[in-house]
Amino acid sequence: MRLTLSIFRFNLIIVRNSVTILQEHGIQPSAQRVAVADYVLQTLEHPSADVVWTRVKARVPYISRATVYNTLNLFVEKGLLQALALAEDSVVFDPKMERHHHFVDEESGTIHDVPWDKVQVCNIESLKGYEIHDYQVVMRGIRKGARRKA
Amino acid sequence: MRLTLSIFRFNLIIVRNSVTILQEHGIQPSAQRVAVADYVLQTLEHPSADVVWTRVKARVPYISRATVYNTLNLFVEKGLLQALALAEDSVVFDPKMERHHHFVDEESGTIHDVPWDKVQVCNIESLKGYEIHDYQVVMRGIRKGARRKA
DNA sequence: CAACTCGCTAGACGGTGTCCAGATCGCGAC
DNA sequence: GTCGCGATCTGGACACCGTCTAGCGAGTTG
Repeated sequence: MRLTLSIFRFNLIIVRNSVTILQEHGIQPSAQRVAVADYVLQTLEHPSADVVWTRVKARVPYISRATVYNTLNLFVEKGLLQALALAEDSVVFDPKMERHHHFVDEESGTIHDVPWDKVQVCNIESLKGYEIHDYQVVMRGIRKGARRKA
Repeated sequence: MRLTLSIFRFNLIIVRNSVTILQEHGIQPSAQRVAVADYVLQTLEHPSADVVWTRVKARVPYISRATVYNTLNLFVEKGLLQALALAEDSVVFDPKMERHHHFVDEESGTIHDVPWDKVQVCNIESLKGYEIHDYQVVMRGIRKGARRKA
């Protein structure tokens, strides 16, 4: 009973946060958009659009694929997500909006965030002929050790 | 006459170079592979596979799409090309095999090579938990000035 | 010549992402 | 309540990218 109540309140809090975030970014918080936001704004797994669809459908079975794609594009446009084209097969989404770098595990294809201050890029401002809006270091290799980040 | 001869010899030289390069990398220099190599090993435009197909077809109309895809993958496997997944829409190929960085023009989508020593990445060797095989800086922005590189 | 290998071709196929017409929802006006 | 309207959602069609496969032909070996 208490557990149920606790879970119920937990869910409520999550929903309220997503609704608030959407509203703060000028997005109408429809049920489908909130469901997508609940998952994609919390995740660390750098999902592709179809993975998002699968995950969200598990909780809201009646959501359509086109809605998920539209919603993700809307979130990117409104600054809630980054779209990353790092792997060869598809675009993935990352809710971490602070500047950071990426490490691609060549064995599993998984992507890991690398904090901005762990690696420095020097002399980039001295490049002539380019107006650089954004940059990051993309690393490829294999992850050592068995510890999982999330 | 002399011009024709000159052009003819120029073509001969190109062909011989591609043939030699293929052989040096253990690739049978078939007519189709040489045609692909003639274009893709010289270009600076970072073409997608279908662009390669279009370009090569202009000179060798009977080449098939599957052959171009197979040939490009073979070249990547044999170390003649890099495959880059930078843009959102498709993989592009780069014959420049030395380490270098990339700049993506957000207006045109074109990709420019940035020499390795123009930008330095520091502290990357101190990253724990990763065995890094390769890395590069990916920059996005717009190209200033009207001068074209190629 | 037969058997084999290799490369090429054309088309089929599966996955990704977009587009569209119609249905549905939310909400204010009456 | 209900009418109307704009925003949103839906399911399917569509286009594109990359891979796969069956069959063909050329060259090679026995």
